[in-house]
Amino acid sequence: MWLTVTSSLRNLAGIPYPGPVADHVDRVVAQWGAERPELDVSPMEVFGRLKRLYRLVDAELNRTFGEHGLDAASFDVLATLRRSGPPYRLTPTGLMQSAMVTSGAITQRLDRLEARGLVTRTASDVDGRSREVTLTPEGYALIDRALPDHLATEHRLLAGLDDAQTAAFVDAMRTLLAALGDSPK
Amino acid sequence: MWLTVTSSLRNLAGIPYPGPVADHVDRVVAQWGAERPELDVSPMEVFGRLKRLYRLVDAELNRTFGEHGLDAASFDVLATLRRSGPPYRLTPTGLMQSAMVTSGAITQRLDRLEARGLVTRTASDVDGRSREVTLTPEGYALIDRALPDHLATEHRLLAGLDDAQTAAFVDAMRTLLAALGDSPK
DNA sequence: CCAATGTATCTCAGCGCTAAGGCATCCGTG
DNA sequence: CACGGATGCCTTAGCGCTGAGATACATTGG
Repeated sequence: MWLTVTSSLRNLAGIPYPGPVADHVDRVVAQWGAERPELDVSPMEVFGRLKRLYRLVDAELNRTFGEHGLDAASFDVLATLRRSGPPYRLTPTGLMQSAMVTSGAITQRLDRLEARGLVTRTASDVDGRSREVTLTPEGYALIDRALPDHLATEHRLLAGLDDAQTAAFVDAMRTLLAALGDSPK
Repeated sequence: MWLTVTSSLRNLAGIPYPGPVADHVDRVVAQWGAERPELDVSPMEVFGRLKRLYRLVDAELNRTFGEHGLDAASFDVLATLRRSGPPYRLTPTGLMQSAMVTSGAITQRLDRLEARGLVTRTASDVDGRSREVTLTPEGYALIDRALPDHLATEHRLLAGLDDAQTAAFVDAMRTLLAALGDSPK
């Protein structure tokens, strides 16, 4: 691990990555070094890879979702309801906060899931403005079937990282999320 | 650093994160632990945070782009042309590969940029199918103005990470990108 | 109790992207 | 050289999301 860390540190200091694998971001950073040598573009090492990694992972995860007739948005709603525990019921606002999308997006996601019979929407007893979104038995069965496959895909994607790398990865993201104000609830 | 790594390792082993800051993903993992205790949901520690971090960072970066009348898609095209060096000219296919979007998306991005006078599209001399997309002086001036602000935003976002954390973060992403087949060109 | 403000959800126009396909051009092979 | 497949770019329908706003209901303070 120390060898790897040392390599990346050299890279951050502006010394080209010496490893056998130069990736897209290495190329981008090298180009900027030639064109705007006075600028410190080292943050691109992080954010360039974050973007590419997110997009590639997203495509890969959607492949698994597709095998169950779902996409990431639908899976997200069903999984959020499922993991909330009995009675597998949340409000649109709760789903909105968890998914980090607008209320309009949740309305449309629920329209689609309701049309497929995977969730129901009922009026709230205690708040006339609010609705209760409940997982149907069909929705429950579907998410419980899809989840193990999804986890298998995630495990497979992480196979190339050892425990220390994974832990350091999580640690860095946890720190950045805290700085960006991400918090539970 | 070792303390932090140790904490995350304990977390990966299924022991709740003991730190003072529990984030959204900690909560998700705890819920799954209660509902599906037989499943190893530890990869969610990585991919849940990757998604949330990407979305928050993307929103933050777009704020800076917006100050220059741009969004991430437009900035990406202009920056790709700018860092390619004189004569700041690439084909739509080159831009497509760099941006990881479809050809239709590039066509539309170029329509918008061309309408604003930030790039030009001309026929290729050597290949009748191909086009040459060139940065105009206005496009050049705009990206050179926006880039320092963009880098300042990225530096600010990384302020909470020390060098070792940053290097480990980059190392993990580089490994995963290689496993996913991301390569230059 | 009322008025003012806040909250929960839905509506809808507009945006950028994808997927599929069209067209022109290039290139390798027989 | 002719032909068939590959390539480069564009077109278009459709999709999911955002942002702005509408509606209905809840809460707060006087």
